[in-house]
Amino acid sequence: MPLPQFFKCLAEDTRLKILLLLKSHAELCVCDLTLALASSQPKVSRHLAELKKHGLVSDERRGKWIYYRLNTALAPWQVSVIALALNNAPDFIHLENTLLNSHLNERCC
Amino acid sequence: MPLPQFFKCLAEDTRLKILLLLKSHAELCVCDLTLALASSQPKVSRHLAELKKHGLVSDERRGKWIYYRLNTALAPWQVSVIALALNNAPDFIHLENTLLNSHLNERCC
DNA sequence: TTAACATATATGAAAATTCGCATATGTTAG
DNA sequence: CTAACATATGCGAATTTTCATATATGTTAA
Repeated sequence: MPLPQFFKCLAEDTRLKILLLLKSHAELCVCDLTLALASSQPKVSRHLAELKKHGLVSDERRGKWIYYRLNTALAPWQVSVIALALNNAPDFIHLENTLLNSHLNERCC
Repeated sequence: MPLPQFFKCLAEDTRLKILLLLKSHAELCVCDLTLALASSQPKVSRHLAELKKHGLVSDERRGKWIYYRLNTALAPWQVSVIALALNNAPDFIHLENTLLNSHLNERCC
């Protein structure tokens, strides 16, 4: 992947939030993300497709749900970039984390 | 600066190359960059203005020339991101480095 | 002051991105 | 098979980004 393309993936609000949430949650399905981001399903789905297209995330269907993860084939330095962002801008996904956690506790979808 | 804005600055070929060159060269004037990037002067100037607007670089006029540097006020983690990109994608600015070095040796402008 | 040079900015066009809405696809339960 | 649900995709409009060209600003040398 060309270097600018990697940063382009991080350069949009929804995509960056998805990556940071996946960095701290191992795996999430589309409905988890839709709720956490308070966005429409097509919007989240579209950004996930973009991230997958460039190899930043991988997906796995289990039943009706499709679970997304950070791609384990990501270069370590790229994972570091995501981790740096996550650790140094906690406010950026604070609200999303709150929504996500209260949703995960109720385990509905 | 909003988190996605930082990555937006890195998400374009010319801007990313400018940042990586500044990471390894302390300071460079616009004509250095114009030559290294083999781009038009307005194009380089415009991207520098964008980087300056968001606090990624600082400028200092000395005579006819304006020298740009990485902003020393940048958060350390942001500098780390730039360093990670530089160290893990050497090919990305290989040609530009070659052009820049041969130009710097001749000290003309 | 004027000429030459380095850099910045205005402007409008082209290209790329993003989004909402509608609809298609794939899966499971009954 | 059908209904309900989770997710993906097609499409056009709106917004944003990028660039080339022309021109303006600021500096120095003569």
